[in-house]
Amino acid sequence: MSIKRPKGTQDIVPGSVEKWQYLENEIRKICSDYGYQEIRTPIFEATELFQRGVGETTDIVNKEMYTFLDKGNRSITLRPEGTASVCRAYVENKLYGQPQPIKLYYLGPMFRYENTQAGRFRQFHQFGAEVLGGDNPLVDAEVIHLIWEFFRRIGVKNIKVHINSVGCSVCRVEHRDKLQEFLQDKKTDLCHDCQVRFEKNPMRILDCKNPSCQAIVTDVPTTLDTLCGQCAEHFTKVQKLLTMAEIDYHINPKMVRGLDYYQKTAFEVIAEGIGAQSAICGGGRYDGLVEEIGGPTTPGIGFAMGIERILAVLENQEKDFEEDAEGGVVVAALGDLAQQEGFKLSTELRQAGISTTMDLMGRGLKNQMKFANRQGARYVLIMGEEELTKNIVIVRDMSLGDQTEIPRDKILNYLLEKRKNSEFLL
RNA sequence: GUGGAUGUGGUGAAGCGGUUAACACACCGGAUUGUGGCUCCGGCACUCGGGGGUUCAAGUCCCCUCAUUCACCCCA
Repeated sequence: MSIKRPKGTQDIVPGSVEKWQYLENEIRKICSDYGYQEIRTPIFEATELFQRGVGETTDIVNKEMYTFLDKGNRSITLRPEGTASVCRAYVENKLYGQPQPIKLYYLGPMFRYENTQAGRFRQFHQFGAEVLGGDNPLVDAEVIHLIWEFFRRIGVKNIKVHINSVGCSVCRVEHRDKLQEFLQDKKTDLCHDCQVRFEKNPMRILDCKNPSCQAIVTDVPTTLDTLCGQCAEHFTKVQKLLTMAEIDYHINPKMVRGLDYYQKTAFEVIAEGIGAQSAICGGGRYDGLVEEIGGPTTPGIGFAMGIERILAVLENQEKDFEEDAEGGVVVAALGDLAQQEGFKLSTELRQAGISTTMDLMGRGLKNQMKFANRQGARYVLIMGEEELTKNIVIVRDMSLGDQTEIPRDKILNYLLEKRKNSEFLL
């Protein structure tokens, strides 16, 4: 085995792809229920989109982007997240000209150049949704409710919803000043990263995992302490709506998201039992983002959840995914002539929508039976020289273990009749 | 970028200095004429991630390298 898949990528092969399909179906269903429409944007974008959209001070932009120059010397980046692209598309396609808000969802691969570990990949998959053009707290609550309901539907248990408000451009500045003032004389006790953050983005010191930083930060002014009137009112309304919707949320004043664009409401969903990477969903409001990338002033809010991590949670909880519907037909033909006839019969059955497999390995009858058994076939149609001359086919019912001879031209009807009565074939 | 763990057939794994590298599962084939799920038999690693070294002798010891994996930072 010489060529292997790149680090941090995965092959999703039969046996696990069914779980992905299950989630994808549930995602499309819930989005439809909540009135979201799908949007598909490019997998790669101009690097500048993410630099401006995600933010220059973020880890994503600083060290995690897959960036390269294309043959036209343009700097291209494989998308590390979805929100910036959706906002770009909103502007580029002038969706602001349609009745607001615009509710969009996406589902697909994202790329970040990181060291891998449990729950962290270089190519991973996100389901995300964005609401653009609505600044009402109702929107925040509806988005969070969609997430809550989604996890309820697919059976994710023991999750925690953390919410916070990080303020707007006005109160953020005030918070920044107070925070720097508070930390000024403790600065040298902060970890190296936080000393850098102190200048660039002091808010992120709040959720530093370093124990010594956490100690320092215990009584620090949080964003909640400095919210302006508007932001405070917004946050109160969101909480009220979440309470009314019976969503079990926790206010976490120290939760600060790592992406620069968040304003006001921010939230995260945490699950346990899947290793160190326990955030299965994250999001928030980003009222300045559309403007930042050149569009009209537009409020926005959205979230993204990691498909791999959700699957990890479900597997950890030992969720029963539906078994493959077994059934279908295997055509067991013996000899050249019978194979030709079997090929023709297979085609007829398939055209009628009956799932049909034929031995393609030239196995003997015994091994074709074994094969059919492992396939979980419901019927085996046996055709050899003898049946050919008698113009019949042996139909063997694999679950009952008995068989009958059916005239060649009655086979299709016979199987269709069986299907009508018991619904096992696809 | 940093630290730990691991690398033997398709998979799970024995072997820890000495003739032909266990075993299980999977896979392929067979067990009197063309019939599955049980049973039995046979086949399936000139080779132990790669390279170098020590030794009479290395999968087994040492070094390097690569890969995988977990963890830190951060996040989905």
